[in-house]
Amino acid sequence: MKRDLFKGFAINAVDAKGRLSIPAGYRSTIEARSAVKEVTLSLRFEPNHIRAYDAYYNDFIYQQIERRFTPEQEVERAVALQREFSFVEPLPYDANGRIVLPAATREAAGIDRLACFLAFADYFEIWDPKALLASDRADPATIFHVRNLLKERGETI
Amino acid sequence: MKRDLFKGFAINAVDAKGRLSIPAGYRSTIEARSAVKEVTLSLRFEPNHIRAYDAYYNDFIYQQIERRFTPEQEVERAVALQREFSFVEPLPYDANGRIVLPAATREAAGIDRLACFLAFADYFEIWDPKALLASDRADPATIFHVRNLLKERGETI
DNA sequence: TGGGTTTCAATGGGAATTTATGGGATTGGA
DNA sequence: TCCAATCCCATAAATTCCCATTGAAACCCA
Repeated sequence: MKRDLFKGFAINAVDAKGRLSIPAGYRSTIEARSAVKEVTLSLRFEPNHIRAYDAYYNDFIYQQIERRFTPEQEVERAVALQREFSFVEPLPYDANGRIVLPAATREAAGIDRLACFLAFADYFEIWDPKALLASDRADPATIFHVRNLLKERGETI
Repeated sequence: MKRDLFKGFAINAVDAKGRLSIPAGYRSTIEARSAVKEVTLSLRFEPNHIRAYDAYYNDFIYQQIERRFTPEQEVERAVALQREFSFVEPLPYDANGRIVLPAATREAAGIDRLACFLAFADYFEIWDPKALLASDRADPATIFHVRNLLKERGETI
């Protein structure tokens, strides 16, 4: 199992059926780390966005929880497991590298016709571009690159 | 994994397709350190230029972040990861040692038809030659060597 | 040491492939 | 039987691959 990391950013379109292409670079990371062509979505709040990762990282999360809590900390352990394993959505992507965004998750994240991908080495995030620009995540580099991607697509900011 | 370092300087041309040869000496450093024929670009501001490195240094950055933050410092860790992994561009180079400079990054760095490479042991930088000469980086040695490279190419400074 | 030869790096152009995306057909479950 | 989800195919643009050329540097051997 290779130690490849998620890198880079992109904006892709969400079509009428709710389909969204996972950037090719992310896909090759996913497929280098495990044979499973699938991403797992986990909705995060304030500011709302989607965290996403592959089978490799999912396994890593489990092992981390196992190590972090002692047998006495059963409640804390259960809370962590519930967050990381209950309210997540495993989505296989098709031959073209697309997933179908679940409507509720998509809506909660404020994603309309465009989705912005950000890499975080172990995992990546999916944002509504405007929500990202309006959030406290918007440092100068973020603003520069996201505005640029929107401009390249002919979107008026 | 050998402990080779980036050394030296060069000016290469950017062609009509935005392609740019990585200097052969840098390439052999990259390939001695990691087997991955790829450079990662990271746009830096004020003065605008490109920082570039290989998989080896990228991994080093990741390990440094891992060591610096505890599991409780998830937010701080995410900020660091976003800076180092989101707004970067991993670019494999072809059999001739060329990458394709992304238009937005190239433009922001002010790079037109020529790109100047400077080595910094662990990583290297890519500048527009004129922007470099005009910057606070322009010490006597820089001015001497960059002017020389431009003269050898028949460029009027 | 010097002249010829070979190798390699940098660059240009065109062909082939991949990516992102749209639309229709098919399946299967309620 | 109808709706929704999935699969399959089409396409245009962008990207990557491949081959050719040039000029410079390294090599070699008398």
